[in-house]
Amino acid sequence: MTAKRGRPRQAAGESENTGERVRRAALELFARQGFHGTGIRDIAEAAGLKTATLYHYMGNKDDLLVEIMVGAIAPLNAAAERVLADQDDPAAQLAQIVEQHVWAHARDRLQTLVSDTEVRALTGKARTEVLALRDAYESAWRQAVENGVGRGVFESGAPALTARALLQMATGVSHWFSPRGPLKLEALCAEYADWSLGMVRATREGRPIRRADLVLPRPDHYLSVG
Amino acid sequence: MTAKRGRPRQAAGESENTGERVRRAALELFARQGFHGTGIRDIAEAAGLKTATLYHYMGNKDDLLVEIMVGAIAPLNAAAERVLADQDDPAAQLAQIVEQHVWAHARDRLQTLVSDTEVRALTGKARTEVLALRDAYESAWRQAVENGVGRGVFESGAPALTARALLQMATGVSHWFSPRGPLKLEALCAEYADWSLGMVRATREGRPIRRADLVLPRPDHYLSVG
DNA sequence: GTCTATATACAGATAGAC
DNA sequence: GTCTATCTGTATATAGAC
Repeated sequence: MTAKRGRPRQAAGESENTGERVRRAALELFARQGFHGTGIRDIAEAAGLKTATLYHYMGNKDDLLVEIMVGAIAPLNAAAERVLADQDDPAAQLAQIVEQHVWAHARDRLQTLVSDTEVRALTGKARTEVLALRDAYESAWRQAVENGVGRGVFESGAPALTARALLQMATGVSHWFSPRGPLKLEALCAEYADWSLGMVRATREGRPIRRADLVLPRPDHYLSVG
Repeated sequence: MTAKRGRPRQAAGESENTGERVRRAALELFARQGFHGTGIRDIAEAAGLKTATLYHYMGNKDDLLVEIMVGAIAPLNAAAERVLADQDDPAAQLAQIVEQHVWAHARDRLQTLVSDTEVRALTGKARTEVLALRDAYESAWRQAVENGVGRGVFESGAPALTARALLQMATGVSHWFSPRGPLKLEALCAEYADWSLGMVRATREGRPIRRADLVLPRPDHYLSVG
């Protein structure tokens, strides 16, 4: 009963949401071949339509890309802000931010992959906006690292660099993740969190802080609020 | 006296290596706009030639890309193999492999960036070969991690994943490095090595192994052999 | 070695019938 | 809402003069 849009449907047999099919086709092709490597003819064919019909469901090719990117980054950014506001312990902040990032990059693998890969294809205002979003997101990571350094639980001579390195490590997940891999997703998230704590030499009372020492909400907790 | 190619030059005043200029132009454009986002007209213009003249200096557009990629990965792969053969301590192995990777990704930033970014644009035999090279290189990283785990100095439940995460972290350098940054390149390499040792929880006699504890050749030592 | 001119295919996008 | 047909520009690549 998730009736969101009031637009009436024709009947029970209606083929379901063509717009979604277009977006899905574009996403898969952008992920596999890149934005510039994908033609609108490819998208049309994959969606089972003619190119002219495509334009009934989208503005233009660029719009598709912007939608994908903002849809990938904005929720992650919002969730990171929530973690910083809600969690106090820097180790918990960093671990949770890492885990939800890995979670999202596994669950929405193609979307995050395109988002992390095709910034070059953007121009003008869209590019500026997406870059601003990315910067804001990176700032949240840096904030978590700086909090830890400030409280003396992390060690980092250059929190901005450390944060970027952590981010790029965790982002890599979208390049290879498969649900059929050996590791359960929650376990994978925890691995990345533990690696991150190791990287920043997280220590309390002279002992390394391990992921297993922390009690955290589920990886998607702060993602599923908005 | 590095007289490699016997091809005689016309005179002292000869305008220097047009082929190099073509490759350089292609590299910069591929890095900025992506392979499919770059036309041969762009390359020709950047090299100060007409498109027809380009084909005097290259096979086709694809060849340019393959050259860039193999030229980026092959030396790194060779250098990693040398480290594994030459260094005994797993901590030294891992640190050195990380440092030379970071070194190369900073020094040859555009080439490694394109190489890490445009595999999607390859097809057929070229793709197969480049992927094989990449796999071999990743294997060297995994080998270093496994050596450490085997000797009880590293901790990793999934060396293949750990190695990949380390690799992706260090690869990120090519996305942002600038020689005008605050950190000297050697220091940056050392940072990444130290982070890596932290990630794998490198420990000897109950104490964490730090980069500063290791005595290593310069980052480019094993790169400059071949 | 460099050019002009061009072949041939394909790009993104739209007009307008149904 | 979907189509056929097509506009217009650009893509990679080559032929052949100089």
